[in-house]
Amino acid sequence: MGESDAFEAAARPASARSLSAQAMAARPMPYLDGLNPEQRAAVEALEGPVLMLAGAGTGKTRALTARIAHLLLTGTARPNEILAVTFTNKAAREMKMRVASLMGQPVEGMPWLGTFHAICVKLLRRHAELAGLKSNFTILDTDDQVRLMKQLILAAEIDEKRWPARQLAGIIDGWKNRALTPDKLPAAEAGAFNHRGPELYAQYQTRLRELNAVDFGDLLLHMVTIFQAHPDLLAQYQRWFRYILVDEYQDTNVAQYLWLRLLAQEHSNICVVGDDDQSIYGWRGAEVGNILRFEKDFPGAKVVRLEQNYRSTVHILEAANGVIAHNRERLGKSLRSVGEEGARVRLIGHWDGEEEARWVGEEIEAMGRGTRGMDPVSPDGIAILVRASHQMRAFEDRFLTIGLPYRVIGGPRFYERLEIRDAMAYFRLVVSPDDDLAFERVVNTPKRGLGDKAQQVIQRMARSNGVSLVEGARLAVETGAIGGKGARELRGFVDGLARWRGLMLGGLRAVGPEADDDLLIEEGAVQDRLSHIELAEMILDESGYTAMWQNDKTPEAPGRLENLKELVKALEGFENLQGFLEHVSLIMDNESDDQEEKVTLMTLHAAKGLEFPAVFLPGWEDGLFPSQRAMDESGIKGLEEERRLAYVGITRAEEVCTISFASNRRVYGQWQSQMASRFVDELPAEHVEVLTPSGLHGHQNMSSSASPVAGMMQGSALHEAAARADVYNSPGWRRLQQNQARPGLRQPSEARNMTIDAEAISVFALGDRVFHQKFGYGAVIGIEGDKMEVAFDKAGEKKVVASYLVSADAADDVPF
DNA sequence: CGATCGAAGCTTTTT
DNA sequence: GCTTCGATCG
Repeated sequence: MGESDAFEAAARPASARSLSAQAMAARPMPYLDGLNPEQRAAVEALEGPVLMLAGAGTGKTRALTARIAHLLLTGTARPNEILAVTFTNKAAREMKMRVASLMGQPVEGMPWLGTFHAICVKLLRRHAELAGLKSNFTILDTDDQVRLMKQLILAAEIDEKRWPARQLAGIIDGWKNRALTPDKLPAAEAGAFNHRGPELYAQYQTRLRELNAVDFGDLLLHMVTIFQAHPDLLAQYQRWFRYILVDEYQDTNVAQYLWLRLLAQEHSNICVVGDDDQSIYGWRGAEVGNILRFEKDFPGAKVVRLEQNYRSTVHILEAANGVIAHNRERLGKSLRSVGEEGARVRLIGHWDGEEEARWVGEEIEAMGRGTRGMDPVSPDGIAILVRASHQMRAFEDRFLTIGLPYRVIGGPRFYERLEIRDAMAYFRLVVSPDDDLAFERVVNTPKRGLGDKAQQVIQRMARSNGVSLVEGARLAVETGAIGGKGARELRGFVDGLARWRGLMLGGLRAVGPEADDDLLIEEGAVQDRLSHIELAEMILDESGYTAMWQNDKTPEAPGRLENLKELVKALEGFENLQGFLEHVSLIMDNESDDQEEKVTLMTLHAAKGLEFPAVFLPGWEDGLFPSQRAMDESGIKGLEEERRLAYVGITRAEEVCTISFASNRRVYGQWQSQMASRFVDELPAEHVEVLTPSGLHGHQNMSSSASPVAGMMQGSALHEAAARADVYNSPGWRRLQQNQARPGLRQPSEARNMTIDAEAISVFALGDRVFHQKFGYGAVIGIEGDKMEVAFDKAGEKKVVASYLVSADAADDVPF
């Protein structure tokens, strides 16, 4: 729709446009008001390549949207001549809204403002045949992908145990991110997946084509391949997309980069916005190099740096600057605050993860009341940002017990849930009966007595006749290849599909006079054009799917039924099932629209682009954050990405930023003692306030401060440091230092060890009887640096840090 | 074919 | 520790 207009627009002589541009220039441009000089420069440099380096909170969305408004209002471009790409639907939506509000009118058109994927789907549907597909191809999600690969691995007689499909999926995804088609794989990749990777990749692509399906990576990859193979077509789009804007450029992968470069290379009217310091998606193929290289790719690029931060106070910003300064690979930029000095970043250590959660809960309640002369902060303005989602659990548990309302962002998405995917598979089968993957998914869900054997029969039947699985199933029943109970059930299933499809087609058909005497159509007519919502309900009921969950007495069954209801409700926004399926394959967000004021719990990744008056950053412990795995797998690069994550976390905070760590944490069920994160040491001391933990530790220093709040008011970092100075001179401390003087371990800083009880420090030998606050009495059975393996009498074998142990006979002296 | 038991695994996540 | 997957048994 509107696409032919776009072609006409592109064909119009340029002079007409520049004329109107001059005419418009005289008009007031309110969207420019209040922009700082840098932002303004980025907005007004319409021609040629522009690189906008926009730090956190520097108003880049504002600049980007103003630029679009400027393009439109000066008449430089029409809405359909602008290609504006984002990564998430949310960002796309926001951009659309903000452009509209800047222009003071709804933006009609802007058909090419969207995510990379949404735009590529649109393009690929028009040119599907150039990729060997039909334009109604289905888009597989990760689950389908893996199942498909599992089949291929099985067929290739590879031990799926040693070479799991997930891993292959990861490898192939990586290749697609780098725009490597099977025929372009470099020799270096030959060894992947036990030397079978390349061959399986080729098979996988063939299979996808047979299924008339693509995965997410294909959307970009196919378009790049098509553009490369068809210069004429590319040229058409180059003329069409006269102005290109890209958000979050630091997150682009090679395929996206190539796609953009192909489209932009003729006119070079490309404006990219990004922040190399916020590149946190390297693990899924993002290439920071793209942004670092932009000036080389597009010679003469105008580089604009947005460094004026409007979000955070001085202390918060300086803390973030201090941490990120430890990264080597940077374009270099540092944020200036225009705000107040504000409060320092608060740092606190805790005994364990539960105590950390408890403390955060109390702090949030205190903030709600308003402490330290600060205005009360509503739960809505508070976020807890964790490195990994499993960390959320401790907080959820705690918030549940104290009745603090919270919302979790991220986690399993609505459309990724089992029951939703099953239901969708039914819909898919009705809409496109040759969707074999959907068939496989639900043929025996609910149980129809169709096990492996029956399914193999269907597969064989379908393959030997060159038909879809649905058709194969029908044949299998008719020829008696499947008999007994299974056959009856299968017939019911296949007939059901046909009937629903008939109803769908009948329901869509206008009430024609010549409604033929086909029974199915007539049924539809009796119902007077069954709505797609009723149809969906009917499918779920008659297939027995709803009943399956109703009869399920596991605790999650009611929730699943609830979700199914929600799914049906979501259909209301669409004309028909097809439209819905198309939408869902790309839009996977799960915005809950509840109004209640809640604390937000989410991962650091999910927090990018957001801001909150108060932010808690728990779990700053080496191994957790920075994540051990990131460092093991990607070394220094991984570490730097983790550090950027820290930077993203700190810069989410507007007024209060609280970082915390715990000395003990359960990791995969095992208690582990933790070291404070190295990022803690990188925080510039002058912008940090060290809080006294509320628990059992450090009590000898805080006899005067019974509550954590009182403690934080009195205890400046300096004060604490002074109070602790003696600790580091004790013989026990020195011996501890020697024990842990392994390469790679840095000197612990004051903050890292603030929970250490001076009196308790001592060094033990194998077999010593010891006492631990949490686990009680036990015997030392292993020593690993500063970590002791102890067989506790009651709690079993644990690894703990030596400083939390006291000799068993001294235990009575330690006041707990 | 379905239920039950044991082993292995286990970031981050959008589309 | 908890979940998920596969193998094995009835």
